[in-house]
Amino acid sequence: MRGEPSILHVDLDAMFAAVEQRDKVSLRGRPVVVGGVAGRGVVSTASYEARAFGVRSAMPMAQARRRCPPGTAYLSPRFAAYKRTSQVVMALLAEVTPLVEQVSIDEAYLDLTAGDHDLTPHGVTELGLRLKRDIADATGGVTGSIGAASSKLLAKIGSELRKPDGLTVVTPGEELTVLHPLPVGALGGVGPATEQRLHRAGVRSVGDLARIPLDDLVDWFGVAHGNGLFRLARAEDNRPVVSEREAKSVSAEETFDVDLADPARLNRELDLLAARVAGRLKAGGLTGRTVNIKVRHPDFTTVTRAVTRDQPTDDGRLVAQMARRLLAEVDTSGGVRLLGVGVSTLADFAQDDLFSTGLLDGFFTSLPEHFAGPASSPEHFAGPASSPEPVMSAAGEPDLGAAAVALAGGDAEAASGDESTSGDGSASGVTPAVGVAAPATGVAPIPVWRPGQDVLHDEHGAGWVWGSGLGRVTVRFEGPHTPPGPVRTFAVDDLRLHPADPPDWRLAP
DNA sequence: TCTGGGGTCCTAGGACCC
DNA sequence: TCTGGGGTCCTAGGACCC
Repeated sequence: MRGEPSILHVDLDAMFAAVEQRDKVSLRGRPVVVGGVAGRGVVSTASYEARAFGVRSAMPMAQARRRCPPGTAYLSPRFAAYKRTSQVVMALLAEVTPLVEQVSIDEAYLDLTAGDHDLTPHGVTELGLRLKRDIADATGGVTGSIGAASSKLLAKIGSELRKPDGLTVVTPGEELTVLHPLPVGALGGVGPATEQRLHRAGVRSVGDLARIPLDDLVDWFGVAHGNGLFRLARAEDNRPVVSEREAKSVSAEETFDVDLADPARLNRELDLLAARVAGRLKAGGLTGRTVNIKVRHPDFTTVTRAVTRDQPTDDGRLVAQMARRLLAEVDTSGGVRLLGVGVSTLADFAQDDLFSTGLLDGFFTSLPEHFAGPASSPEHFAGPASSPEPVMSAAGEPDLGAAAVALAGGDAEAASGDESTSGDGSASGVTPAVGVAAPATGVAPIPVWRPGQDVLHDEHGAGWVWGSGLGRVTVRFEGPHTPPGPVRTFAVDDLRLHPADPPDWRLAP
């Protein structure tokens, strides 16, 4: 274990709800519940005002509605907006240290030993306070809570202790004092099932857990989990902060508003799910050998089926065909509540092929971040879906243009499940989505324009970003509701932040 | 109007191989 | 006839996380 509190855990407070309250003044101070607002939806995030009424993440939305008073706002998620805010924050974190592990859209670990910092408790406290200020400034008021400690375990617990907008530095030597009074459920990896089992054994606090012999824990929970609990209860945690992780699977699933039993309809749904999965595989330059399906019955029992092929694929039709065969093995006569399709045992052959062709030489090196847009040769990129521009493709090779656009964020909305918002009639298609490459020191972040996804506004309407290069961005004035217009080029200097909405970019008049 | 969607990791049993 | 044993791959299910 480290001798300094050199691991930070940064957690944005009720992020989805906070972004909504930031973007809409009338929501501030009111209970806001973000999640699936219709049918079988659940709560993604509740604002602190809504939490006062007992609303929690993963609670059925119907239950949240029963708990909250009139005047509560129930909102579908706007993933593009959350992602923008997330990118602003992650860019800030990358300035602190190169070793950042993004855990989710609103959470990350930082290893401060990879940067040049004063690692005394005082120094880390100063850094945490500064970082909190920077986050709130850069996001237009979304706050984060920070924990600093000698391990991931304690850093995460630290960030929870004083939420929202809190900072806790656990000084080395103090770990067990902080840890042992907490309920066992506060440990990462202790969910409802583990907690129940521990309660039955009379274990309620982490301190109680620390008195249970290793053999008992292994008996109850298996080797891996038992050993894990034994160590965590003693604050023994040397998990490193890891910045890049390879994806292990890609999947898509859907819970239907009403249970489906018609086999033809189920097969069609399977095809759509397979196409979504394949699209995201292609976007990530991935292929996989195993196709999985998931079927949830009306009584919530869930079965999975899988087949593994010799050769990996990213072909949606092939995935669909395999999925249909698997579905035929499952009894669906009683109706289906949820259907899912996944691909695992991934290989990155497609990506390897792209690299080995040399076609991408110089492309990635020009990207400041893994999710940034193109920084050169905009003419090589396909524009919006309606683009007439052919994309280059070596014979028989994966489609570079498609991959490049996807890497530039073209599939970001599908990847984050944004389709769930498409039904609410909001103009999600014209929501600007700005990728952040690297923040200018101390001031507004520099946007990276993503062709086919980002939208710029001027007084006449919205236009898709067509391409971008150093110091300029081209915009085609063609939105989902407007006919194709001219492509115009603007200097980046002519773009400015719209005062009403920090991440929203406008063309200067 | 009970229970989303995208993931990760672990376990256990069977097949198969040496 | 009284049947080893380790390693790896595959499938199904479950717990957990955000």
